[in-house]
Amino acid sequence: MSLFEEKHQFAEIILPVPVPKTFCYFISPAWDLEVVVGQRVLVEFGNRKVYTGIIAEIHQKRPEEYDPKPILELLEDTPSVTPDQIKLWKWVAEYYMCTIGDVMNIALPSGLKLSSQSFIQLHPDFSIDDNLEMLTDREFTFLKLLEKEQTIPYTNVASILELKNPYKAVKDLIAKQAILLIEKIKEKYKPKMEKRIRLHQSLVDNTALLDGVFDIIAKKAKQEDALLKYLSMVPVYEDPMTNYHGVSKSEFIKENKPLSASSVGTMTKNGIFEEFERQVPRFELSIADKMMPTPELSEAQNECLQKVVTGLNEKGTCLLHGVTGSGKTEIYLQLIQNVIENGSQALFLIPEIALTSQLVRRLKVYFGDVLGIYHSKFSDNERVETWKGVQEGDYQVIVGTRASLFLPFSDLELIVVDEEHDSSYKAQDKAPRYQGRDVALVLAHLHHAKVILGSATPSLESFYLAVKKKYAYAPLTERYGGAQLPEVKIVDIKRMRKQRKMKDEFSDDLLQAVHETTEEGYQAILFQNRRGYSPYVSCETCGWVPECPSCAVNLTYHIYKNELRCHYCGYKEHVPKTCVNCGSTHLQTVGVGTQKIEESLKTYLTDLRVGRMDLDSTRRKHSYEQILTDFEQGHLDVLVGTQMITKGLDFGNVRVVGILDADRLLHFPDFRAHERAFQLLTQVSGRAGRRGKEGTVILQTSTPDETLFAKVARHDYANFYRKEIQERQQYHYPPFTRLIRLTVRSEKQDLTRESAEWLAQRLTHWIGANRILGPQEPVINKIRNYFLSEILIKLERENYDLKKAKSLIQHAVNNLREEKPFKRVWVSIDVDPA
DNA sequence: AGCACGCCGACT
DNA sequence: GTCGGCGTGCTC
Repeated sequence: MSLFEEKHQFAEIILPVPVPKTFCYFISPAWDLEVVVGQRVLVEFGNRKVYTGIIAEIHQKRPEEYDPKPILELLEDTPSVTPDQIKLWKWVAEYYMCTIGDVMNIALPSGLKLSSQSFIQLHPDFSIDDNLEMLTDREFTFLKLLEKEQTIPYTNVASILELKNPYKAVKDLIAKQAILLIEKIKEKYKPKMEKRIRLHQSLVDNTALLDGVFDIIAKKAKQEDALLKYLSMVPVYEDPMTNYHGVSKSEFIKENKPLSASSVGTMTKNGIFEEFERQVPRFELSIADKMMPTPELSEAQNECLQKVVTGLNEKGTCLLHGVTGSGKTEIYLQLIQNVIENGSQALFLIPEIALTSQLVRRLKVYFGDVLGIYHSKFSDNERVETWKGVQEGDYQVIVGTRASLFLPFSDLELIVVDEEHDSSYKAQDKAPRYQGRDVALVLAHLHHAKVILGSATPSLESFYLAVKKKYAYAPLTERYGGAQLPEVKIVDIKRMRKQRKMKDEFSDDLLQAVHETTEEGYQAILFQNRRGYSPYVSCETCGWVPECPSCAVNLTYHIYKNELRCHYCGYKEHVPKTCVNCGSTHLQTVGVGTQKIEESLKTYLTDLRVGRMDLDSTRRKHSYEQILTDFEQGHLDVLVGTQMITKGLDFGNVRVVGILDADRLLHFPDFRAHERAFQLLTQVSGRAGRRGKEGTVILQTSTPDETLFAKVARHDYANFYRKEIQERQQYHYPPFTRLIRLTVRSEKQDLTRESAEWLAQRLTHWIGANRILGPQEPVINKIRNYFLSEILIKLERENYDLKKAKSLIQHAVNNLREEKPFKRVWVSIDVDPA
């Protein structure tokens, strides 16, 4: 090798595809000095598709078995993704058993992921009419259409030709040299631009010319007016530099009402004004003087804050266990404020649904423009903007859902995980199925940052680690402003029914409490964890119940469109007039959902203004906010809702909370059912009696002796924990073990069962029978026409090689799919299932 | 994932 | 025979 011979460079590239590896590409020597890890690049992958990839590694090892393709383009000078982020991606992919491409897909906003789309174009040298003899009728029609349309997306070809698979037809036309296949790359992120106007530069350089302009337009009142208005807004004579930024065109026209857009247009055409564009942020900037210092802490809060600070220094992670309404947020604010003053970054994580404008507005007041927001409801463009804001250091504080863990932080000092017990921190439906709270700990570790886990009802996992002294623990036992915890009354609905003290679903106690408190001008919340009008309908004569054609569930009755709906796949149908089974016309609704509660409450307390908050009433983008605002401002007396109403809402005027059917929460076939019930009941109770006034909770149940309810009533987390943790230990459940759940699905029930059994058997061999549970069909064993079966793997937390177990599980799953009969079976893997 | 190739049944 | 459906395997 000669002294001057350079070694070629290659890059390992992460691509947004579910293939469990990175791909090696060749780096053109011209870019040797420019390529950096984390950079976005454009590469061809497969036969023609072009993707955005992320450079994960740069090396000089030329692959032996294949010739790498070149990187087509570097998309930026400074990398979008930091080395720490790549480490985090790799950790998530490995721990949650998915591909790094899956992680990239959710981590990188799609505005930063360009990909190509294939288009069909008429070949420039091809004449349709000269080649009629070689074309079929269908080809002729298609080409004529193509001639008119110029280009047609490849994906539309199938429907145009009415073919399921357009490949062959397209290939034939290419062979006849009639068409070309081209790739277009669509840039997804578009900065928001604003049209502005300013005086033409020549008039500013030479004010004599400007004086002249007045003479020219002297008789044109509108134009003269416009020029004067402009000069009153921008003092060009006094300070020529001010002209540079000009004014927003639309505002200029809007604020000067008699002014028409056309006179401005004319003046632009005549070279008096000039138009230009400027990039503007999508997020409204807050006004600096509205900013407030973070609130004063009460004595209890201060004491707790000190414990948190000491705890964070000692252990790095602190569990902040504060009863509902104790004012945990103020403590977070204080700590975040310190981070800002240190010039570092803080991340404030909240559960999916809790990101209300209520919270955001509150935070904006304290943090102003250094606060960025990140949320799954954001548009692509908004996400890119927040991403860039973090990257460029504009935002020191991010408030967002679990997805914001993947933002390009450079100097993270603190992560707050608010409502850490909330199950929406766990990603469920698609890979990576990550637990946001746990990823927060890993992210913090990468940055040597601290983590606060906050909750009134900590998850067993977190509390256990606090007990084990792995986390520091800071309790906050009193409510802010001296309010008492609500009094919880347990009402036995069976007995009430016997004594005729029930009106439909409401006990007299509950109706009376709601009536009294609303009379006094306070508000009430009713909690029924079931949406729709009634969970099913049934034929009075023969007992027939309508079911979903694609899922193993009954259809829920929704009163507004008189529809039956499946809550699993979204299927809808009109309520049949007669029973499909026996023809009877007597169909009755059975069971109670939020809609029925809403309706029936109005019949007993006729004057009340009742609102409802559930998935159905909040589907539209701003309806969620609307309902909350209405309630907050007192336009509603009662809010009926599902568990949605438990999340992070703070209403000062609520005195009564009614829990209509507490039993249902306990009857889930899941080892976490009690934990979830305790959390939900405590959280919903906690909405009552904030800010000074004591509240009342009416908990209706048919099993009033259930000890869990007594613990909720006494606000007794400690005893709840003691009993629950003991059961977890006895039955080997988390936090004493680690669970991995495999879900097998296929279109045939037998196939699902057989493949699940095959898999379970192999796992039993490899991992040990005592660690494998199932296969078992879940209660809902068919969703969207796929039959399901589950295998649960329980692994010891200590003295056990987790990595090895995961690799065996992955192998077993791969092996299953290699078996002929099981080719059409899908297995999804969920590590630490919720 | 997205795409090409190849096998196989149902039509001219 | 050929067309179009669908299963299978690969992508640097």
